[in-house]
Amino acid sequence: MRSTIKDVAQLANVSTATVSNVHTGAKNVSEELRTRILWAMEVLGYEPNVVARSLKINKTFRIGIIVPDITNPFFSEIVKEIDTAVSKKNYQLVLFSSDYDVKKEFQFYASLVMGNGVDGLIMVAPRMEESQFKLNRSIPLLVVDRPAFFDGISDIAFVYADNYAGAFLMASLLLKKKYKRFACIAGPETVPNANARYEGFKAKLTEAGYSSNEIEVIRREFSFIDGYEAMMKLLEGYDPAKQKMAVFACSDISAWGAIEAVNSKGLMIPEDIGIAGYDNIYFAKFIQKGLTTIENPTKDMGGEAGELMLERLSNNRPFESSPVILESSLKERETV
Amino acid sequence: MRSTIKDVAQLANVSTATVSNVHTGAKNVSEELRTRILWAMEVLGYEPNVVARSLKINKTFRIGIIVPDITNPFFSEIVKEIDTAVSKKNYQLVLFSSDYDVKKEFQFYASLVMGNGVDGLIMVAPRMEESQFKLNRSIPLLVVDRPAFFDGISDIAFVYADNYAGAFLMASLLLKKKYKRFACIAGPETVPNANARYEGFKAKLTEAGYSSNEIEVIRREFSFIDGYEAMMKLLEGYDPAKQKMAVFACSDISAWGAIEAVNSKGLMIPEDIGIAGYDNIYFAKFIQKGLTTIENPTKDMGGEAGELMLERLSNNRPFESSPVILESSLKERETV
DNA sequence: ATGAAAGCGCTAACAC
DNA sequence: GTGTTAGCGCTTTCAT
Repeated sequence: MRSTIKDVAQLANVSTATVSNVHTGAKNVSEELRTRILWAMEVLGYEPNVVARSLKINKTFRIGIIVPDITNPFFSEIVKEIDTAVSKKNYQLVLFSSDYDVKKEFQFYASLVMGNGVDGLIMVAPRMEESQFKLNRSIPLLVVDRPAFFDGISDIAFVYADNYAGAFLMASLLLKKKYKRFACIAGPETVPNANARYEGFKAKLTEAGYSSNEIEVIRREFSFIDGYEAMMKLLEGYDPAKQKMAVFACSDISAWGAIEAVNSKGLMIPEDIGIAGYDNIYFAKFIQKGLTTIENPTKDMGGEAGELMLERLSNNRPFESSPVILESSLKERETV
Repeated sequence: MRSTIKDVAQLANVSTATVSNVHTGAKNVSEELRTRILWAMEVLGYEPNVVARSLKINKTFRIGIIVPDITNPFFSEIVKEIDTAVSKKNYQLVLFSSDYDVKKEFQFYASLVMGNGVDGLIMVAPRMEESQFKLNRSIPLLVVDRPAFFDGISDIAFVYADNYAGAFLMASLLLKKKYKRFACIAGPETVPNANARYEGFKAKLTEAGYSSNEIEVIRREFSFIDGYEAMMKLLEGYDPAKQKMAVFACSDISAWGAIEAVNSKGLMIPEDIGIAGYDNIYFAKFIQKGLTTIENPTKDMGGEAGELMLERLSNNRPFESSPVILESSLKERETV
């Protein structure tokens, strides 16, 4: 059986309060008792029970984090940054992978938000409807990589990048490169940022005189295989000699899939077709000699998110800040 | 303030024991009381406090997991599999990324293993010395992707693949393909499986008549950039016309880096040089039209690990099983 | 079937 | 500076 604070107190001939004081440092303890207590702890191999402590002080030093898919480099990079930030203050991360499933996502969210298993919750690129965020909550909620929404929801914060602007930038580049035909492999309509990217892309093109229905759009999941399949469809009857096409895949992972599809057809990039991505994941610079993409500031998002949550948890005052909106920028490489 | 079991009991005019019984289902409760209690819960928005519950029943339904780097696809794939397995029984994963740092790894391990924050601990590809595992432990430990060691350590289990055999397989293929010159970009010497791969590779080559010092070896971290740099070094003064080389990079991620190095020099794969990897990460089939590699059974390892831990936690009897050793197989593709 | 009450291991008033 | 003790919110034995 593991030894408790009582055992230590008994062996050291002191009260449990004094034992508690030596490892919380809440009060001063005389040198004599301190050494005796330390000795007793050593002898008994005592480690404080964190569960009991949590119950008493009503704090777990744990933060929940929900991501759509931990194997997606974009998300794992964010998780890593957040982890780095919060572990400096000894917070732990409880990880949930929702598998892009809104139902699961909501389940995790609901169970975390009501119980007291964690001190705070971070949701990365959540897909739930806005109304679902209205659950009565006892812990702060931080939403990363999704535009802010305001509905009288309290103790909520947002960190995200301007995806509309990012996609706008990409369209500008494509125009500059003299492309005349455009396609967009967009993300699911349930993902706000997927829409922002598509809209930003369309906006620039419209500004340049193209009409909406001139832009082919295929909506798929943000995944390698979906990018591949979407591109295969786009390539049906495609003849680069007639009219060269630029396709904007709205995530690097689907751009990568798209590139493989093009390669499998024996077409050259960018000679026969241009491909652009979005996110600038770590691997992007190695895909097809360098994928042209938009820098989605992963590190900044993760870092900001971690710091924000830490701050919220230490001063213990509900979030009130305005959303943190980060800049996106163009990473021009070889695929366009 | 959040409502407690007491509030519910009061409102429903019953004892706390009865309230407890309705959501644990430990005892039967009459239909009348049950409905009244359910109603009271509803009214108060009651959610049981999981921390208090944990303290009482001495169980957290949480499993700690320590990986070297969550952004490495190999590890994130394992984490995902484990998560899938354990979440079926409502266990949560507390994630730690050690950053390939043995000190950090040991810290996490020590703090988890002594306290009661988690019911069990899974370590993926740990780098600690065997002696460090001898800490007095109150929870079961499961080591994944590292060969078993036996030192009278109790309540420990192992799930891993035979890396020696895998690397042996790769050497056989390279021999069959008529390569005459061999190099190995091996992992750190502190990683048992890195050594197993190098040894297995060497063993087959030795068997075929090559001597140890004919095999160039560079030891680096398992990362993209390390693979890149190692290959750059290997390429100094390299002339494919004289003698074509096969290089076995001991992880897909470093093989990928190596490939980029080769590409940057304008050499052709596999015409000018052969490159092989190890792990068969998801992306492997898309690297350079398909990276020839060894299937490291990620899914099986993750699944087995999850199930094993679940079983251990439910029957509550210390691990005693012999190590689970999985098969590796060759994935022959285009780079060799 | 239901309730009273002890107690999981700890912290923090409060008293000395 | 040190000890006593109530109590965090829950489960569970033991009466009834």
